[in-house]
Amino acid sequence: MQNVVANPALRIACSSCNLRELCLPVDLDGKEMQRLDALTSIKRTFRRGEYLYRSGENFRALYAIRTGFFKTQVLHEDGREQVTGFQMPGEIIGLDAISTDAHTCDAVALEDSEICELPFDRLEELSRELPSLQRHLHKIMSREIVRDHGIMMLLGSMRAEERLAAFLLNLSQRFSARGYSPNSFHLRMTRQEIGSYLGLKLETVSRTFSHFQEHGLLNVRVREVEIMDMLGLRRFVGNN
Amino acid sequence: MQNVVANPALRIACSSCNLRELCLPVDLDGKEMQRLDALTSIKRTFRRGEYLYRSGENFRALYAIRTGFFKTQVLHEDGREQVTGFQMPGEIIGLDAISTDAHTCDAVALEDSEICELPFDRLEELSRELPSLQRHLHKIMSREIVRDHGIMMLLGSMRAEERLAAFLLNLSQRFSARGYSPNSFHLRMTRQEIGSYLGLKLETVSRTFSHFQEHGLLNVRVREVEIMDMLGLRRFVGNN
DNA sequence: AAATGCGTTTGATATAGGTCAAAAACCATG
DNA sequence: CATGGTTTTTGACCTATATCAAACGCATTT
Repeated sequence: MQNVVANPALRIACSSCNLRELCLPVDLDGKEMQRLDALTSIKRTFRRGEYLYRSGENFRALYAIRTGFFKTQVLHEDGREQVTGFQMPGEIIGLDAISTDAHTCDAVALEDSEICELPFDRLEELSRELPSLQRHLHKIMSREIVRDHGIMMLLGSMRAEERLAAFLLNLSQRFSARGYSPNSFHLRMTRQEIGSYLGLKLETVSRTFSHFQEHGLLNVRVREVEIMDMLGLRRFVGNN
Repeated sequence: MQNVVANPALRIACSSCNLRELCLPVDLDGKEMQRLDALTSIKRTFRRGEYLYRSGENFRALYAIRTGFFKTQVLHEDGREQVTGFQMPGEIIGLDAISTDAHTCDAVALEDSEICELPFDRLEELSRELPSLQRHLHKIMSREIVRDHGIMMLLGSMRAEERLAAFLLNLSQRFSARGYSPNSFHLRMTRQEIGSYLGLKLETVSRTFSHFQEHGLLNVRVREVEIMDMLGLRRFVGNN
């Protein structure tokens, strides 16, 4: 199962990582940066479908995604599952586990991926000494809370079309921030996973994609999305 | 509007606060505790309907609720609002504002309330020196993330009856943790606010209360709830 | 005590999205 | 490049919840 490889070839330091501005954009001098580099030295790779962690496992570290794509999901006792997010390079996951020292959700690779491990006790230690790192850690956690509130808004008061439009715009914006096209991208997740995330059934997701296509807002061929009318999509979500 | 009163009579220190075990259960010696007391010395009172903060306002402090009851809500540009939580004594709000140095939601008193102000820069400063405070602050933020995931599960994959049952059980558990009856309590919020929180219309909330009553699970007379069959309610949510 | 007003309950009806089912497209593998 | 399994699409029909509307209860004001 956890076919995990600690690959020394992947020993890329924060200081020379091209995701630094997204992931840990902390203002540190050379010596301080060395200490951060030391902390984040463990990299691991995951194949599609592998679990980075599972609900219930002991909490030791946060994880920064270097390449690839993950989903996180919470499980209900009766077997229902709710996707709580899709994560891409530069994003940090595992924050939920701090509260109880155990992971409260699963993280699954949706494609072959690489992560940096950030042992949490050492991160706390270092952030006690480096205020700008401390502040950044707090911002990351707070940002996750804000993100969650946005999803509550989406799930609690939007219609299917608004939800899917908001989802696509969010993906577009995040791909764009990583230097990829905002208009054309590949979906790493199934209709069912999108549906779980958006509180919809997979058939509804599929139909809504078709509606958008009929209205000329986008072209979709299974996992390949091309947004034709960004403003039209935005109008759906209210941020026209 | 912000008819705020800084009341010196309310200068209750953390060290002697009876909510300490809920709010900031940090293992500190006498001298350290004094420093925490100094930090949390500002108390304020709010009348029902008053705003503790509004979306967009500058972020300066977190707030610990001493007495009373609040709701937090996010606003959508088109006027829709989504209640993101109901907070009771011992709980800390304002965490969402750290990410952007501005509040991203409103906090409104649902009854006359008192809060302790925790200036965030001083809290960060102190938590750099007191690892157990630092750890606790992280746990509070993480707990909020876990809570939000639970709401996503609720909004994304539960039916109306399950949502309301989960909501009532959650309130019950929190009242109980504060020394009040888990079986009988007063709702501080309207049907409409419950509905917003649960992603339902107020009529659905009202009807679902009636169903529960018909099935002998609880008695409800407007805002007064008496749970008759706790296990019956639990069975709805799957945690039977 | 009557009047006003908000919040709640209940009923009748409408509809967005769910469910079930079948076909089509896609993908991994031998 | 045939095969079997998964994912996606589309259609027909159904249901949980929304919508609209009216009455009611309770608190506050006059």
